Amino acid sequence: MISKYKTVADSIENDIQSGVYNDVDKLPTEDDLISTFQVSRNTIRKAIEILVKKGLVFSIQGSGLFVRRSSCEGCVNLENFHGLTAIFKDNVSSKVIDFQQIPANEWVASKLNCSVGTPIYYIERVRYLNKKPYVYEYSYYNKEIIPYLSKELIAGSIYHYIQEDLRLQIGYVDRIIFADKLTSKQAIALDLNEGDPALVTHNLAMLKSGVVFDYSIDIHHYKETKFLKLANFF
Amino acid sequence: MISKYKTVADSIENDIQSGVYNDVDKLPTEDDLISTFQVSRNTIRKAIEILVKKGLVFSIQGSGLFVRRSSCEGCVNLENFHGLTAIFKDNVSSKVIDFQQIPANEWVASKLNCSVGTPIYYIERVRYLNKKPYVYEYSYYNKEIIPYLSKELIAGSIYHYIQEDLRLQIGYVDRIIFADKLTSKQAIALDLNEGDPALVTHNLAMLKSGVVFDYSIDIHHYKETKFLKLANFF
DNA sequence: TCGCATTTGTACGTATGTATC
DNA sequence: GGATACATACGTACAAATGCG
Repeated sequence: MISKYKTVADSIENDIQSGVYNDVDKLPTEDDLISTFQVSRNTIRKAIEILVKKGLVFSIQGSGLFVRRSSCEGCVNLENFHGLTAIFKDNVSSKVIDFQQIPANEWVASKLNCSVGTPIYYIERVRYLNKKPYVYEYSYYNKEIIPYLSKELIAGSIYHYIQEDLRLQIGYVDRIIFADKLTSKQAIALDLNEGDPALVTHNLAMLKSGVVFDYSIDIHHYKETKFLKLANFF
Repeated sequence: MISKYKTVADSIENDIQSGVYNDVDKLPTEDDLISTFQVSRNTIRKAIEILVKKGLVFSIQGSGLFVRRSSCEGCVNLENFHGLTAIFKDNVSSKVIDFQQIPANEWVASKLNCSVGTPIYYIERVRYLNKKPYVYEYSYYNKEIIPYLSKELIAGSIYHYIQEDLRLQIGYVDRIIFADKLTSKQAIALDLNEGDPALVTHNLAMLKSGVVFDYSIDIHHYKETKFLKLANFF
């Protein structure tokens, strides 16, 4: 089931990315888009809303809809962050440091909102972007939600596997972002020095039903990682 | 001009914050809210949408609307970040390190999207939360947009002044987030050591018309600052 | 300065689809 | 399977901001 407004949003986004509006920065009016796509005004407005949320466009009442140019080279846009491979594709590779099945202890259980003893996949891996170390990652997956993971699967994109193969719908991700010092093990893996800065995120991922399936800690290479957050006031 | 959906959103948010739904976590259905607030379904849905964007609630088709509990103590929610004082109120204080009016050089002009030589307010200040150093801040304001700033004003909340006194509508903020090492001057001001980590943001603030009025660099105390990013997939 | 056309924003109504319970 | 509840999609009318003559 694919909705009209998503189709329209994708189509407009595609036009923006391929440079259709590069000269003018101004998109067609809502009425124009209505006749182009042959849908109602609400549907057009809902599509535009998605693009606004993604930080691709902004609108001015009485004036029009404009391209929002703010991309920062190599930045990760927090608004549509669906995992590393979704953005960087084939440039991402991974090295698995540790992979085992463990029972949830108190701490993991509190994070994953499950009972102590629940079977958990624990994964520790280093991920590379263009062969350069990018992030050191510790993940805990609830096996009751994600019943099977293998060393081959986790060498690639776990999120892709969850969405495309398991057909589960990811709904929400809570992400806490801060800076910290690298431990010696992390420093070696990232080709930095112990005590150097790290951009750290703690991530809690939920399905659309609100069920928590993943808790992970990402230790980012501070020279390689920049996040982009495009905020709209209202 | 205050819209109905914002009024409804504020009212529901208020109820959530004051713990009305603490027992159940489940909010009234759309139909209930329609009869409570005596507005149309679209208006209710638009209000809910705001709360979803703020990360306060999430909805499950066929089931209902639920409170999203994910607040992290002392975290700054990137979704509704309108400046430090807006969140922490009277617990914020500032020390002005430098304040002067300068003509824009090439670099500033490129950031503020103005011509070289445009009068600029340059401000350097340390901001404290509960008397503890929180962030070292460098700001550049376009004087053509913000015509007057004084040492007294910048000791408080500049954003509050812009919105309440100048009656300008802030529209968008682009924020680049990364980690870096502290310089010795920053370290002294933040009561840390040179080379310690810092959570850094580069911020570009625009009015609703898209006009850039502020570029600032925030060097956050890495032990005190945590950002919270609540993402919704769609 | 004023007025009008254009364009987006708000608000209402209705019908139908789809997921949950 | 039926009732409930949210999601999508169509329509209309008027308000508010912008831009041009």
